[in-house]
Amino acid sequence: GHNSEEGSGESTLMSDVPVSAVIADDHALVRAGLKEILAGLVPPVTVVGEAENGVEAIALGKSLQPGLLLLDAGMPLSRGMEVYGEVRRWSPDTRIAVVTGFTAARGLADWIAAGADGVFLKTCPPDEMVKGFGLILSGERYVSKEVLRILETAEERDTLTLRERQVLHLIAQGCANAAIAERLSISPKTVDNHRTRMMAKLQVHSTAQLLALALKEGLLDHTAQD
Amino acid sequence: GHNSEEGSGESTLMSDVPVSAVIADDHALVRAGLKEILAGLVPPVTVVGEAENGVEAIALGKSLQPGLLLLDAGMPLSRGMEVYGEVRRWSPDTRIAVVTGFTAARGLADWIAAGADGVFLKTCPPDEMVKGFGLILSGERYVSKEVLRILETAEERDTLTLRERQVLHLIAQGCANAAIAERLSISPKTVDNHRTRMMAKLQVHSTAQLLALALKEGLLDHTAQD
DNA sequence: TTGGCCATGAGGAAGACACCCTATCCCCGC
DNA sequence: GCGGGGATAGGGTGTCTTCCTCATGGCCAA
Repeated sequence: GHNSEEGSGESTLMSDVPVSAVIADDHALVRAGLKEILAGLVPPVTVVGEAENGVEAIALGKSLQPGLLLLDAGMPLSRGMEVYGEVRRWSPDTRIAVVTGFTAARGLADWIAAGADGVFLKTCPPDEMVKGFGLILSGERYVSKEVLRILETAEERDTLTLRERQVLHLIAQGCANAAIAERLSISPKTVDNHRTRMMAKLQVHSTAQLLALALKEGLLDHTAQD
Repeated sequence: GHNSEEGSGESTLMSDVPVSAVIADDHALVRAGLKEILAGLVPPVTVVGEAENGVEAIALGKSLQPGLLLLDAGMPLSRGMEVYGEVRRWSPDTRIAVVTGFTAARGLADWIAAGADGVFLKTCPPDEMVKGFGLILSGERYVSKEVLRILETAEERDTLTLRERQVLHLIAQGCANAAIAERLSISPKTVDNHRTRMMAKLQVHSTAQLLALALKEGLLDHTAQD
């Protein structure tokens, strides 16, 4: 990231004044769990807002400018990445920890590359979360052990290009080649070529396998619910 | 359900002795949230075990015979329904509340039809969960308002037969007709017929659309994670 | 500037799929 | 017993995919 040369010596927040936090997750249950975990932090943390969807999360991030944002990667209305970008833009001092249920290596790597201050899985033990949040608030970045394990053991699968991902999206929405071609204003034959290359990269041999893998690997924004 | 004529006058547990509970969910965060909610119940509830996957959940259900089981519908290793069936079989007095993230009407209806004592969404407000769990422990069944709303507003789509769902599952796993035929020990032509009938019922016209709809509607156990 | 990668486009062959039909068997309810 | 529905299976046809090859143009980096 490139966001550490802002003020003079303010660095990051590690004083004893209560830190404000916003929790963004569509599941009330998860928000309750996160509140529990925040309660265990040594520098007191006050939950000043909760968001049930991406739009709310962006609004709260802008208006409340919290010291900490706990962000679910898979929320309705606005994807986690969008929320992340918006909050980073409008509240650059907010520390952002991503808490996700998706274990796909690519998605996790994307979060780290985007500069998230913390990346956790929902399966993460509460102890580790407490420790991780503490480190994040003291200015460090923390990636949970399980996430690191996933990234290490992840086989290096060929990365899809932008256009290929767009095609994949439309395939997942049930579009045939002709329909995809129309939407993207290209020739059906080009769509076919993108398909072929994707399948070669991902080592599958049918639309069904392609979608199955895409879903398993979280290659697309399968909102799934809502 | 047909499990109320067992003992003599024991009916269900609504005394003041602590009720034992098992929480089954693969996300530590959700388990923490559920514990928080159980802490708010008036008849004290003691969490005697936690399961991270379906196999553990079945084992704990059998060995601990808890008064209450909070069951996540979407766990790895063993699907919620399997866990439900096993626990019902081996610990018939356990009250079982299903807590799910899937909002598909069919899946929710399946839980009610299976005889779950409670059905909740993970988006359910904690207050309602406290109320609901209390009612369940006092012998009643409780289906959360949001679930009822979903079921009411659900359009009546043609129901898939058992065999059709099995085929759908294998399609979603990327199997071609021939592979599906082999797995189910039937002719590829029969598989083709099942496909055709499914697509007619669901009013789609391609494998991609079929999968897209199946995923959106939660017609299959798309574990999605892990 | 040359090479690589991406996006674009096309031709053609082989196979899988979508969809029409008929037909048998079994089981269940009326 | 008779009808209905589900599961089984096959014929046939047309469309869509899958995969091969080839070719062009843009962009970026060595």
